[in-house]
Amino acid sequence: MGRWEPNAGGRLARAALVLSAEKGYEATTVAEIAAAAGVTERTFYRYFPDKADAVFPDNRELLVVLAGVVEDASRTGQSPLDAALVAVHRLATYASEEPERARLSAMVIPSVPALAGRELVRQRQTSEALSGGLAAAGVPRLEAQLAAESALAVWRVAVAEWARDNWSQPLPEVVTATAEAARTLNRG
Amino acid sequence: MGRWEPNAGGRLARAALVLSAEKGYEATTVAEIAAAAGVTERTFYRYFPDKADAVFPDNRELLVVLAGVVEDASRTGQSPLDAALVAVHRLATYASEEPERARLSAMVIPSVPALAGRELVRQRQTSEALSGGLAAAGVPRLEAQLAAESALAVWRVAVAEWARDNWSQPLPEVVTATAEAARTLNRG
DNA sequence: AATGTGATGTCAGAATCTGACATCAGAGAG
DNA sequence: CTCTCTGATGTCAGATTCTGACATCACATT
Repeated sequence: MGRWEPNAGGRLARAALVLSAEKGYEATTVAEIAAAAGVTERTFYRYFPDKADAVFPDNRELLVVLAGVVEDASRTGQSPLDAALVAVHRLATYASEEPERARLSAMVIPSVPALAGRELVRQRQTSEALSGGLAAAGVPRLEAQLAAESALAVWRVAVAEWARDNWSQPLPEVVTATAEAARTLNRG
Repeated sequence: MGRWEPNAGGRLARAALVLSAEKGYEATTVAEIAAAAGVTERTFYRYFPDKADAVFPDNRELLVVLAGVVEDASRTGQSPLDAALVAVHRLATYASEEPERARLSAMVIPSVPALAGRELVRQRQTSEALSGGLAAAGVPRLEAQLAAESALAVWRVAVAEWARDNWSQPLPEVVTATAEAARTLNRG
């Protein structure tokens, strides 16, 4: 055993999300989060570059996975847009694996501008991962970017629909339905 | 004449952008911006809720205009997506009216996470304005949201292309070309 | 047993942002 | 013309975020 309780980063992330849900993100200070996790404020900043990052799970691995998914889908002959939508569906499945966390995040993030901005930056990284995967499968750059952005557009609308429904339906199903609606829109 | 130079807000906004372009946004302190504008730091915060807002022009009026544009376009019988693209083209025209400011913003914003987040929040507001305009013209909500998000996807890709080209071509033309590419993508 | 390493603590400080109160030129009331 | 009020700005204090520099000490290595 170490000199301190292990998994300080995990305790900090959990404390950040729980406290933010309880009393609001902005009303929660880093000092409180650190105290709840049993460390000092300085240690918090050794695990997270800033306060917002504590409520966002690190998803760099996920981006790599998604890039691979979209690349494979594209190689099987699906259109760039369909391939990107496969990856978005995978993203929904991933989010569904921790439904409680997803729901908490969905409730906390939109009401806080700083977090909303961070979330959108993350979406942009996702977009880049998707277009990168398509490009790796040989799709021309412009086409790849458009497909990725269009798929993310479906994602945003789907998440909004999901919230409108008080998060009652499974997110992957909402994504599938929204993607179908988008297809109809583009054909009509 | 008042007791102080008039247009303190304008001087602050200009100073914020110029200083950020010169030495970087994060390296520019609010105290410096205020000093350059000839006011105190406290006065800065009377004009802008935070530092990031000083480099973003207030565009609430523009959003209203765009909603009107898309509503009119929709009423003339254009498809929701085409109507939304008309509004995006208008947005490009608007940005072109102050090309130097647009270029400065394009150079400063993407490299600063805090500003990038703010920019994306603004895009979401634009998306809501567009889908609102479509809804006002009788387009069903889901369809309106998808059209708005798809049009904004075109906008994002177009701005990226514009930057890739070192901002040499007029933005409205880049938007038109990108929209055409998107149409081809959806048909193919 | 000596030494090194790494996670954490401690301390100081810059920068952002907010609340409370003071100041004073000019506008309007009388 | 004088009085008063208003509104923009200044002044001051303080909470909070975030960073750099150095100290500590259980555990691992040798």
